Amino acid sequence: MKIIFCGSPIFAADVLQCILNSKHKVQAVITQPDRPSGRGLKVTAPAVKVLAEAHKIEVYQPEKINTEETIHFLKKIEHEILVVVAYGEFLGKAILDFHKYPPINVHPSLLPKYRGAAPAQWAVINGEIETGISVQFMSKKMDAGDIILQKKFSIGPDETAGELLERLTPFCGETLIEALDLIENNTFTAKPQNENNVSFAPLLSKETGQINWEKQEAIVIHNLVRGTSPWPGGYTFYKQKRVKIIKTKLSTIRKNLAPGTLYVDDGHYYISAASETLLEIISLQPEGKKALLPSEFANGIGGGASSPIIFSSGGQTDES
RNA sequence: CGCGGGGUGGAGCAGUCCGGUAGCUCGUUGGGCUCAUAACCCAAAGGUCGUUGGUUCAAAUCCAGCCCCCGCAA
Repeated sequence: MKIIFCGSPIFAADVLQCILNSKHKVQAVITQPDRPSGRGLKVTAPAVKVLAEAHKIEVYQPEKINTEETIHFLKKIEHEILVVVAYGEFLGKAILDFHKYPPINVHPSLLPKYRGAAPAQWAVINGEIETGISVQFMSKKMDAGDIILQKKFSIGPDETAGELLERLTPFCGETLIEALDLIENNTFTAKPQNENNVSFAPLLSKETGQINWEKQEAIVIHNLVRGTSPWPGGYTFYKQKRVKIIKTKLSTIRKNLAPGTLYVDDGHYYISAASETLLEIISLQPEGKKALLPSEFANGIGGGASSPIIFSSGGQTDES
């Protein structure tokens, strides 16, 4: 089929790559404008743009997508279907309506669960043990379209959101292509979503990763840390400095310590959380530093033998 | 010119403000102690202080340029 592809980040680019490897033809790509990002705020092109240009595919980057101009562009390009993957903006009815087939979208969750921008992340944060991939027709409501295909995947107990998404990506591409084949052959069925089971996965903000040692038990923090990895990442504070908690491990040990206290036992490092639970720390990263092993972190603090190392949840940062 | 932290034996850091002996915790190696140990004691090895130039009798430290790493922000 002749496709126009909408998407922006790496995830979308990887899916696009799968389509490029298939028999379907990508006629054009719509992606976000180049934006200043990264250290130094250099203007950077979205991953999808880079890939499309490498394949000499026409790229369109509207500042806002829901405009007459976009519709103009779409009508100008010969195509049968619009494929949308992590574009980064809501597509209005006007954009969705006039194609030969209704636009489709691949979403890394078991819809109707985890509708929205960060499904993999929230599935992990909530400690789900399984998630999935859904290919849906797009409707005017976000991620509420009829489902063409759906596949289930388990989530590992220590898997991070980043790892999960990376693992799912090739299957997203594969499933999407299956759906395209079905549509092309007119052999698809589209099942409406059960509106009673709807849940949402809103975009993460940096505050999502803030750890509260007093209120959250070790398992909650463990899920938070891996669910927010690699971005925004779980974080806490030590002496007013932000410290990212990169990797953790669940522990069955319990110990009555002030929340946030670093505790060493048999070469393993733990931080005490709510309800006397302990969270094993595998890797952490102080502001401005590289990721460290907890032993290295403790080393630099100053021998540490005397006073306990305590992380604080609050970190009232009133600078400037 | 978005804001900021950093580069010092293998690891993590102090020392830099106020120039003058290379320091701490850990690791490594050897030895000791012990029934034994990742514990303890003793000893040793290991450093062009990111790099180039400048100031100086003297630079890890002051000045200027460059390279590299990272946090925030998006």
